[in-house]
Amino acid sequence: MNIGEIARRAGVSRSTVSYALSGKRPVSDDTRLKIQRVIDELGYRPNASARALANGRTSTIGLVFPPAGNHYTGMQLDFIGSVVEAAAAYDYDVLLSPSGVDSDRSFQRLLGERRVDGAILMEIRLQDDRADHLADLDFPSVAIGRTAQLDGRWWVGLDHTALAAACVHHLADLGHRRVAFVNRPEQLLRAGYESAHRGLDGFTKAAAERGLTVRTYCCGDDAAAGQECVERILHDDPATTALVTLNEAALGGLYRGLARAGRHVPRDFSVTGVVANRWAETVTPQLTAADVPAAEMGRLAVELLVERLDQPTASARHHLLTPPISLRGSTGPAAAAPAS
Amino acid sequence: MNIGEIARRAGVSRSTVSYALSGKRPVSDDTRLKIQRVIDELGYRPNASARALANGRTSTIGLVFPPAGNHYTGMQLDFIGSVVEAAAAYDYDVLLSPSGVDSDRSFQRLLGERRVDGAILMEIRLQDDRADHLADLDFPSVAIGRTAQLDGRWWVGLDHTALAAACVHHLADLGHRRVAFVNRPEQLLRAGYESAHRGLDGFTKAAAERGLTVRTYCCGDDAAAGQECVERILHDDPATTALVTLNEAALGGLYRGLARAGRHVPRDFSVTGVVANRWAETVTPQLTAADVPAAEMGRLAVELLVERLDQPTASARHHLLTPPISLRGSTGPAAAAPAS
DNA sequence: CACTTCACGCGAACCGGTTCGACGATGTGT
DNA sequence: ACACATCGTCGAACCGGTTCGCGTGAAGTG
Repeated sequence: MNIGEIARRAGVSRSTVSYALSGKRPVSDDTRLKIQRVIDELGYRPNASARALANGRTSTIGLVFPPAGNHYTGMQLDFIGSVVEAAAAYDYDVLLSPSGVDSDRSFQRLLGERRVDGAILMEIRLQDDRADHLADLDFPSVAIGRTAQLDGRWWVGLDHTALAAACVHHLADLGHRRVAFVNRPEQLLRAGYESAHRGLDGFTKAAAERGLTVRTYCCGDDAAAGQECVERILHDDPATTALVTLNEAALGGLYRGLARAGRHVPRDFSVTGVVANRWAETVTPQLTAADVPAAEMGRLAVELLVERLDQPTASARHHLLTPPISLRGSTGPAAAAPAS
Repeated sequence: MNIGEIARRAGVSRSTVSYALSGKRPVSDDTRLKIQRVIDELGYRPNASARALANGRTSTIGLVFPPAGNHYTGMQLDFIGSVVEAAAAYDYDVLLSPSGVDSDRSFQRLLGERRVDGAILMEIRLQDDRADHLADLDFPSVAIGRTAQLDGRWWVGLDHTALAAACVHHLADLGHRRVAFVNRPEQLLRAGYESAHRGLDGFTKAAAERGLTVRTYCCGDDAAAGQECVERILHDDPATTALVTLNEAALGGLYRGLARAGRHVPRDFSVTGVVANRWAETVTPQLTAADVPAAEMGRLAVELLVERLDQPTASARHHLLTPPISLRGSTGPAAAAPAS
């Protein structure tokens, strides 16, 4: 059931079948119908590899996502789902690539072996060799996040600086004076993860602006680490009355730590941060947070990539998102007189 | 930088380069080295499409996963991650396929266009047309879950019947007599989702065995639905003292509903179920549950599929997993005298 | 020294599509 | 009536690998 077989049964040449399918040259209604009938009858579908080989396009985009060791967070899942869905709408498949331990190997698979037409890079770092490498090769790609070097880059990002700052202002407006920041794991911060860095920056600057006393922490991506982190925070400064977090996976642990320490949220202690809304709504009280629009980001990333693939000469575009803070139940006015 | 270019620069024929790379025929050390040097110098990698076309294998496996409308759960994420990782270890890429609204279209892409060598099917139903279809075609695939029809099928599954029963026995042993079951959404149950059905069966039978009074509920895959479900449960039978759930995404909402109703977990009310451990540990108190070994299942599924691809004549194999219940803090002895 | 054996390398065919140039059968203008 | 453009179709070349059959020179054997 290859194109030759169809041609034979329809009594035409292989090229005619090809043109009938692609429409790149006129074919008489008569023969087109004849061909179509044979195709329907045999359930023929053109072989993707052969097509890719012939016209140089695989109709596949690569999604380079973080290694598993680094636990996945909920927003990543939403993101992957929306990328797959958006890609399907443009007739692209999605190939997952773990940028794992030897990231080079899978990277080479994608690019060197021409498995994909373009790529979406997750978990961007400020200095990101993958992104730099792709830019050098002029390989069509869209980054999720902003590298330090932005010229000519295509990306979809969240304004973590502004979001963290917004959280700070929200807390300061409520009268909080001593606030902690719970970041992603130290290892990621050191590796230069964009969200961790910009979030920290935004937090620090806004806190300085508002004259707050702050401490910043790194926290593992799981509940146990979150709980332990709260213990550290309250040990270091028992007068702390609020925290801001970027760490979705630790959220449940943060709440547990506060409960264990006898702090009631939001009466004695306020919690806010940047978290996908599905997870913000899971905890009790629901988290007042800037909702990460993961699904929208996935969709936008695909749209940018498709645009770039369609017109390779187009100049770089990007989307910087700054979702508003959704008020839920986890923040409240600072307690009048916290325990010394 | 195709194989012809390499051959030319190395002063040999294309076939010799091919054999040097594949090792399927002997090549003298001398020429092998010469070829290798050219390859390293040019950073040559064979084109995946051409290779796939020539030898009929794409080195890609398809992962057919549920549509986004149906919210993703945490275990799905762990699962996807481990599949990608395991596949990489066997030199396979993973192509995501949404079995979405018109599941046929993407399905046709995978199979009809020969984009993948084999497939892993998530979210299996008892009567699953996708699985039946693949079996009819004798297309290499591994299902995550057991269809009703098992002859000759390859699958990796969780023994939801036994797990739900184990939860019931655990609660009965603690003295609970009135227990509720919180299932996946009604729509999924009606669609015939395997886990929802077998879990319900196991729960019902074990409860009958132990002479418990039970009610069963379907619950949407989000926190709000969980909260509302608890309200229904306590309204229908205020004397209920425990629940068993398969619904990971609703877990946070279930806890919230109980807290709102003034039931303290585990003092007044016990909660248990079948949930990935990462999520069981997120709630407070941590959930006593049968931990879904999502990562292990992903790995096993890939191993089975690779085995099947390597020896197409091998007879069907499967893995049925029954993880033990991990005791955490969410279950306790039934209260002596619940409010009437 | 003639004769088999073997290791090594080459050329050609093939996988299943796409695309280009050409060509015969029409239709149009004069 | 003729030249000429147009439409529809065909054959052949090409994409970049893999694989089969064969030829050749060197080594092994009697």
